[in-house]
Amino acid sequence: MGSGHIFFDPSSCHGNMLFLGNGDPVFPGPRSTMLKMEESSKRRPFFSSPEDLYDEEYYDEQSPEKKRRLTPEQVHLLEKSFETENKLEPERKTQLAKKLGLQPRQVAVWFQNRRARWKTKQLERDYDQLKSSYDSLLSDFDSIRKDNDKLKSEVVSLMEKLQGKVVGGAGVSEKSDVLEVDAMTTTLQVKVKAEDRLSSGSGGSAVVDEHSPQLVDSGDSYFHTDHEEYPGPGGCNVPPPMDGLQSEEDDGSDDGSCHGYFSNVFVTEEQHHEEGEEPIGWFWS
DNA sequence: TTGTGTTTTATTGCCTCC
DNA sequence: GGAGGCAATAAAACACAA
Repeated sequence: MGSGHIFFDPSSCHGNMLFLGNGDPVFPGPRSTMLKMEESSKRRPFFSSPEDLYDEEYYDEQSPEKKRRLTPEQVHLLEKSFETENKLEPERKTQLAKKLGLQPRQVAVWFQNRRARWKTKQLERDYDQLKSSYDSLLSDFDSIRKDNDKLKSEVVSLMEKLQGKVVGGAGVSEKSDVLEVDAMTTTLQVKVKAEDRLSSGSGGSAVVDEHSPQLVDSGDSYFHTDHEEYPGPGGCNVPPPMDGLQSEEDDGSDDGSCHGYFSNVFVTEEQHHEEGEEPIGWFWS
């Protein structure tokens, strides 16, 4: 056997088929199978000739079948390339592989794993963002609810006063009493609505209404708009070209997330209903 | 030193696109 | 049908506390 290097056969399905230096096939299957094929000698199966890129001693010390980490230089270059664009056209893959002294397959695998890592990170960021928005919404909701309760009791006491006035009053027709009560009620409702608008519009919350979805996302979202230094074509930072990835969860409807938010809150409200609590919102509508 | 958790490299199987 | 992408997973390499 010659060098003892293992070569990838680019014509095989995933490029996974390996060949020893003498052309003997090495089937990638179970690791144990592969490991037994070259036990004795110290070789460097996955690196062809990048003398300038990795530490000879380090790699020579390792048995051939073990996984080996890429050198910092290799990783640096791969990272830079990934920043430029996260997908790998065949030509770029070949160039990179040549430059790094790696097999094209290794470069492809590295990009694949890197994309997976990016996606995971992005999902974490998205989760954090959604959670803080939700928490903020919830606290707004609670304060509005308290205001509402307060106003409600105010209205009740005013109503009681009014009733007393109507019952005790003299020479007033029943119909006009009703009209007067209605008028006062309307006034109170207007007052309550105005206050409600004020409190919901108060800053602090990242909340937004359906028609102005500036909320939720301050930029880096795996789901939609996002500039998290996601490498776009040509080196510019663009919304992540995650192809299938983005549409998977998003389904192309940006407002979905906002609806999700509000539905969360409304669920909370409904739960209050179910829990036998006083309905909130407009008590006379 | 060793046990354990995390990260990185690689494989497998399935899916989609051309 | 082949190429390439992704999710899930294995396993080596590494980090680190006890």
